[in-house]
Amino acid sequence: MAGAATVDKALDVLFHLHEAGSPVGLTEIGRALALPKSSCHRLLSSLVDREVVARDARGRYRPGLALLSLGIGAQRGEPVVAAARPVLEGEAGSLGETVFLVGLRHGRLRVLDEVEGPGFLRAAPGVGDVVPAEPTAAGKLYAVFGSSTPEDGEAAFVEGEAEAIRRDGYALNRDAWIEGLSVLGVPIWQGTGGGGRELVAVMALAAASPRFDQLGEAAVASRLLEASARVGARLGGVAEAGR
Amino acid sequence: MAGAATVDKALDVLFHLHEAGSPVGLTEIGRALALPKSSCHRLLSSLVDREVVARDARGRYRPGLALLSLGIGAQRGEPVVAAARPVLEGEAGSLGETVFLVGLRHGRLRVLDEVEGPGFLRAAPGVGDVVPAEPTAAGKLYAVFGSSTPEDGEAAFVEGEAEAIRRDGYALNRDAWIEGLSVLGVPIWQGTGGGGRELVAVMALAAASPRFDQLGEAAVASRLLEASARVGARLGGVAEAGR
DNA sequence: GATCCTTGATCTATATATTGGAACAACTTC
DNA sequence: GAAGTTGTTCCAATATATAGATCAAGGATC
Repeated sequence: MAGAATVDKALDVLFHLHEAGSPVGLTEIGRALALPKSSCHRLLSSLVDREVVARDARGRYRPGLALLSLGIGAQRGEPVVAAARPVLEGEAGSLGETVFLVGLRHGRLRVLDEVEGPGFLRAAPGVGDVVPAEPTAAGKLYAVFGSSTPEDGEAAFVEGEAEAIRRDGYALNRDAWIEGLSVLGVPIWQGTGGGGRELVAVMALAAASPRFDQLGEAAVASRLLEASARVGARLGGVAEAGR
Repeated sequence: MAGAATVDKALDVLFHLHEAGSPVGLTEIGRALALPKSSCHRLLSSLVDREVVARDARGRYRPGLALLSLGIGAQRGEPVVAAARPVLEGEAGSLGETVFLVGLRHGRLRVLDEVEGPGFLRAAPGVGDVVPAEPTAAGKLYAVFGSSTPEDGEAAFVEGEAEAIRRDGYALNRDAWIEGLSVLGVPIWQGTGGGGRELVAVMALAAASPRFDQLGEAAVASRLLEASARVGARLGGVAEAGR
């Protein structure tokens, strides 16, 4: 559990600013994190120098735009994102709804990418957000197919659901996560060769439930399974797991 | 110039991983930054704990996905991004080319947002990237209209260009920045009321030069100027400068 | 417009955390 | 199977962060 205490505090400050959502003053940061003003001030100077933290016109602090560059870079470092992007765009465009790419990283399910369809539903979870394991299709798929599972909760199944997911190869979630929203997720496999396969991410389509019924469960499932196979083919090679 | 030396080193490591572009081992990081392995190791543990840094299957380090969440949050914290997004989407869609939003932040021009048109040119600078002041339309606009200017170079003008930009309200860049690429940029103003106005960002359209000629300079300029006015109207209120 | 109060920035002795070499262990490579 | 990597852990010396108080600046209030 060794670590750099000063770096931990700097990260505390940074994540505090992120979670606050709006600019925060020095005194308030110190109060919230139980740090002396002078310590906060010094930590923040280092962060501001690199534009990891920015200041508004009133001098209050907020996350800086260097993080945007770093974050996009981190996303680019995920091979599955590059492989899935054109496929996500294609499906979102032709199905007209939002398509997500969700991966298990660092023990949590995170939205790796997302393409919004022309539909009106602005995505509830955004790119980079963590989604819960419990009532989600991604959580179910990792529970059934994953070599490791999310640490933030066990996926709960109704009678025979796990078997159905294993048999059909997709998971469905109606109104359980977000009221009125249906999500259908399929696994993305890497390394379908002889050496076994590994679940590297989940592709999921989200739509308002009436619209989902209009498209039809079977039709969406077969489209997404076919799309997932294309992503897997683009991945090829050896799986590179995120721990 | 005070700062937390430990935090500076941690940021050195983080930015080094970002610039490397591919996963890097501990020993190599230490060599590149002239840091002892043990120090690197401790700094990295703290970063990995928060998923600011991730590790690949071989144990090498790379930027982590927590940065994606932080970066998107930082972008959301920019009022001009929220105001401009729908307008960018509209222009990119109807003109069929890529539209950028570039702002002067921390002394540098940074791509705040970007919407790609159906065109084939995958954007050369991506969201979050820093663009140079010198041969770019954004640099010229800040030099002419900005209350502060980029620190990484002076914009150079040809005979009468600055006056033309001031008169017409837009800047044009043909093949100067990237060969074969034409960029037309317009200022986005905030606070058009009595208390003066402030340049908060630049909206720019980029297209392959033949395609740009097909659209026509005058037509693109008038469209973008009108679009910029809409963004300014959506902003309203008091300017919130990024220092 | 003057005063008060809150905030942000700066300074210094003390205590703490970082340092960095070296030894150990786990791989990969030859 | 051996040798050279690389990643991890340990510990005493010391440089560094700490945290309280002070100073300066801005905003609010009357």
